[in-house]
Amino acid sequence: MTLEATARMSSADRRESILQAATAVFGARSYVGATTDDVARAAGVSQPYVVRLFGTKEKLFLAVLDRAVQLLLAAFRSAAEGPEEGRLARMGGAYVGLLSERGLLQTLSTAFLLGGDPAIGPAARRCFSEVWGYLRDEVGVDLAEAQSFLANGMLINTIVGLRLIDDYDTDPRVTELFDELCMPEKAEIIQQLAPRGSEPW
Amino acid sequence: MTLEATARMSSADRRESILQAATAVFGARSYVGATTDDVARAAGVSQPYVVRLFGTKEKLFLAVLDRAVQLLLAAFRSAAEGPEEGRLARMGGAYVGLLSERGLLQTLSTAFLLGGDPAIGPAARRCFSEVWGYLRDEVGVDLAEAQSFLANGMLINTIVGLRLIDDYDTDPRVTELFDELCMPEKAEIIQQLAPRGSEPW
DNA sequence: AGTCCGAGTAATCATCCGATTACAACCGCT
DNA sequence: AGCGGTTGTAATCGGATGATTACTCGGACT
Repeated sequence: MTLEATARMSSADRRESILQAATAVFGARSYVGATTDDVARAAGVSQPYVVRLFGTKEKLFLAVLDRAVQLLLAAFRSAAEGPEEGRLARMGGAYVGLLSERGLLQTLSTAFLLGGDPAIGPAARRCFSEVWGYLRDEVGVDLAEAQSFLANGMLINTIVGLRLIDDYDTDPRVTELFDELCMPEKAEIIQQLAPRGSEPW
Repeated sequence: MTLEATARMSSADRRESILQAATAVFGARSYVGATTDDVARAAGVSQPYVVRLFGTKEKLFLAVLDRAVQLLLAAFRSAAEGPEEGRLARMGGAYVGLLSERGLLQTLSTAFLLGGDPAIGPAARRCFSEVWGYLRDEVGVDLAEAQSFLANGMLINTIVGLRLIDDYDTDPRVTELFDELCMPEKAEIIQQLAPRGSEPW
């Protein structure tokens, strides 16, 4: 359910509403590029309120990052249920399905570039390690499969972050990349869900 | 050769010197996070001079991006020479070797997240398409191989951007990821060349 | 009815940053 | 020596941005 942005709201609901908006904004503008005012307007509240609810922009980003990984792992866990047959493929589909949560994958990508940041770097490494550990220990994927799975995820992040679909009609190489991609069902979801055009998200 | 930063210099040499410094800074702090003053101090010149030589910060970044792709393609071309046997593996090694050019891979990753930017987005897509076209048309790699090659490149970018080596000794999952990685020779180069610790680069 | 507490904002501040301007130092040339 | 073009800087400006302060509004409960 999408939370209403206009009416008065409990503090907890407002937090979640702002986290959603912030995910979209951080995903579209990266960490430093996104302003707390962007987030506030996207969430339909005033800028000081965003700061007061989360303390600092940095803490807001850490909260967004944590929520993103929880959503990612939840999607993986749900897709991993059932027969072992085609489990990794279902998980891959679930990953691409996260595109419906605007900015989530791009926010993760953004965090993965901030390894040098004293506060965000360690948190981002923890997130990555948690996903890797989930694949290896909980699902039991072997090394080569886990690497290939993650690598393809990073490629998808790149395709989405680049907004490569914008060139789908004009660049034959991009058309090829999408049409004959080894994961055609994913390509279709990307086409439906990925952000495109000049709007920020 | 590394260019001297103190003495008076021809405009062309100074440009190259600043491009090198800017690559490191953009790679460490991302596009919005890096300031023209950071670049200037890294290059040993004053901030206004950086702006004057390149016009705007945006144009500077576009120049850095262009240089990065040229260096990348040059490394690929050089590695692709010789026997077809193990060509992709040599190119993968050349990719990781680019870590010696501080910030280059991270700058590419940064650009790949800026698809929504009206000026940088199209340029970044052009870069990606150029590399894809090189692999497919010039080298003649088939679709599945090209996808897997790029995907692993993006995974390497993530590992580097995260500074995952910082956790090599403390996180057994990270140790595993590096030690038993399917590309052990690359892992070794990463260990030698990747930025680590709390210093910006 | 009145009061109290949590939700929410308007106004403002200090800082940072990209850009501009005006000026200085150096070198090649006649 | 003196002139001119090129390299380079100090000083500064204006806008943006994260954060703080002081305030208002609305409803729940006596």
